[in-house]
Amino acid sequence: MPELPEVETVRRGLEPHVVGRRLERVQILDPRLTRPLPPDEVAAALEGERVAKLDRRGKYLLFRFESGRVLLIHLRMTGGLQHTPAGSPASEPYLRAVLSLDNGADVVYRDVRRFGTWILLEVQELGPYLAARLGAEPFARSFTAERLAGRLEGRRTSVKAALLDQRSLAGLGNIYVDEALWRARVHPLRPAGEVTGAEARRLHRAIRHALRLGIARQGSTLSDYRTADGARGSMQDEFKVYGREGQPCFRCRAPIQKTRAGGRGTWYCPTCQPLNGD
DNA sequence: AGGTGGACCCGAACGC
DNA sequence: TGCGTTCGGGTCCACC
Repeated sequence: MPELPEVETVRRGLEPHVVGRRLERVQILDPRLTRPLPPDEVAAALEGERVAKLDRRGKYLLFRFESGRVLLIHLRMTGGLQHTPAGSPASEPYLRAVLSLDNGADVVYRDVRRFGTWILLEVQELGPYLAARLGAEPFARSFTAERLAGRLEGRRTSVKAALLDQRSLAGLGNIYVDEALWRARVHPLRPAGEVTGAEARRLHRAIRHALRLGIARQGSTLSDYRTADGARGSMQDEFKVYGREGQPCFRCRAPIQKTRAGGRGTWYCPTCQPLNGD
């Protein structure tokens, strides 16, 4: 499932193919994608736009056009964008949209579960839209251990649920949050408000480490996710806890346990990540 | 007001 | 083998 590293990998792969290109034809095949706006209306608005920049914020991909408008794409669970060099793409299953570029190449959007969203915003709408939904960007200077601690302070929910809240910081999903908690030696069910300063500093480092490694491995491919050129990521080979129930902890050999936190499947080491903290 | 659980969606995995 | 059921997950929304 695309989290920050997967979205960033798609962005990097797509960037050289789309920046400077004009959208010659846009087909939106799934009306859910642009809800509540009619797909034809959005497609018509996109046609003729020239891509000035391809950005990412949290798990959102931002097509910035020369006109100032911005197409905000969220891949949710199973969305994916792929660059298809000139030549018609075979009508693959789960194809939901096609951006035809002015050099004959296409960018195809596929999404098995149809959770993904495309939102076209005017430039002045972008800031408020993102500000209402997203906290700090994990690799921004402004994301400090102190700022993270401040986001956890006073909260009674579990630290994992708090970290999954995109307003705490932007980009973590169910995989990388478990990996970061393991690395920081913090139990996922620990009340967020009880996380100490030392733990927050470890978490801050661990989050950046986990996300950076994910980007370096081009994301994790469990089933659907692919890079912009169709390759699989390899981060799944580096998981320390995610999906490793019953297997030995790489640090202490204790069997990894599975529980639920924030309504999600959650893996952790019962020895390295004590519920009472350090 | 913060926290929780259901809805959305559909294929895979599971159980009988 | 074949069918019905359960699961999962990012975000939004209703409800407590």
